[in-house]
Amino acid sequence: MTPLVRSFVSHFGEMGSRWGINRTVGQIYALIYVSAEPINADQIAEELEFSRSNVSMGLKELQAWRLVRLRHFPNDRREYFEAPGDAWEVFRTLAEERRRREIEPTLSMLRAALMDDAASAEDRHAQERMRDMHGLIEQLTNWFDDIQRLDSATLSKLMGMGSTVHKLLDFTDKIKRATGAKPRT
Amino acid sequence: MTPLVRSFVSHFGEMGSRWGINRTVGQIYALIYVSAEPINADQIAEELEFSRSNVSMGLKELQAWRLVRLRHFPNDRREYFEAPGDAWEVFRTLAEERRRREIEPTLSMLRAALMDDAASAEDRHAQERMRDMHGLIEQLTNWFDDIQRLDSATLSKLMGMGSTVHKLLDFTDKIKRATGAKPRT
DNA sequence: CACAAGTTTCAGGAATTACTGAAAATTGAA
DNA sequence: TTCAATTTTCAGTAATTCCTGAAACTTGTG
Repeated sequence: MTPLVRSFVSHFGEMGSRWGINRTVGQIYALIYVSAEPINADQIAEELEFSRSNVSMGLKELQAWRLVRLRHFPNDRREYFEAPGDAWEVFRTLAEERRRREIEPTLSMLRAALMDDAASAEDRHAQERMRDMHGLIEQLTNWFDDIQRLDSATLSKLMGMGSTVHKLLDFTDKIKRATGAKPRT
Repeated sequence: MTPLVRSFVSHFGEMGSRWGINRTVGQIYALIYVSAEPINADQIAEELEFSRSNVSMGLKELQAWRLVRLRHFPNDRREYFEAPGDAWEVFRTLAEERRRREIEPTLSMLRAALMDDAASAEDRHAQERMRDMHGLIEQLTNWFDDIQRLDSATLSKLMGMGSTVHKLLDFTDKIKRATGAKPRT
């Protein structure tokens, strides 16, 4: 491994814990990500000096995250791995998985808690707070869904507009008002 | 603690590890979040049956995350804690902190790696991949900055529009083309 | 200043999570 | 079906992270 690749790989190892994956998994992903060609588990184990079984587990986790893809070559039974190249696709995948793992369970819990009837004033206050939290999370995730449905090109445009988006909003308000349409609330 | 509050608190404990904080810290936050009044460290320790020192460490971490706020009452030397009530503010804070801790370090590493000159073809390919990653992260974080600068009301409108935002983009394109302005690329 | 209330630090033990090697399972080819 | 190549599982150990109690520190008050 060249020093350049080595530093990239070890950074992912160190950050892994902050990102909710472990050191090994982070390094494996980094190595696959920068490799020009798909690589197999033995190559990974050798490069990173991990046990073969550790690599196997790490790859399983990366597949569960849908961050790596399996490839086969003719006359070679070994499994090779590559990381999808489209950065947007990776981002989308990551966002979806994090949502599924980190947000949905909380939404369910909140929904259940809001169904209970609160006997005490304490409980009523707690439910009020939970309602706030639930509302925000739902608003955010719905928006995110909408955004995700946009194709990469549109998304790029939208992002390119940045904060000037509020000018656009004002503008459409004016048009609607001028044409007698019901204004946004 | 009522069953309602208990279930909320323990959910935050369980999710804590997925969110990059530990069980204790998650539970402490949850308890402060739903409390009608600010509470002090001893009350937290008693409710959650944690050692006083554990609570102290947890509170320190929550303060580092800017998720809790310190309050004092007259004739009482103890420190009381409350969680900001505006859900949007909480979201903003969380996003800023995560960015600082989880994204900025990676951006720095990538920038440094892209400055190195790549000797081998392998390194050149790796740099290409890193450039992709860097570009995406920067685009996302810049956009996020822009969005965060919007006030809550505008943000709400934007989110309310959801995916119809692309219609708006098409529409402005048409106007610009009709008026002879240079179209967006 | 002396003291008491309150908070933080920290070394060591407890609990959790990660990693390994050996053995089992799977897979494709003969 | 048998065999060899490859991958996965799993029990035990290593490493890390978490939590506690005791001691040290800080702060406001008489």
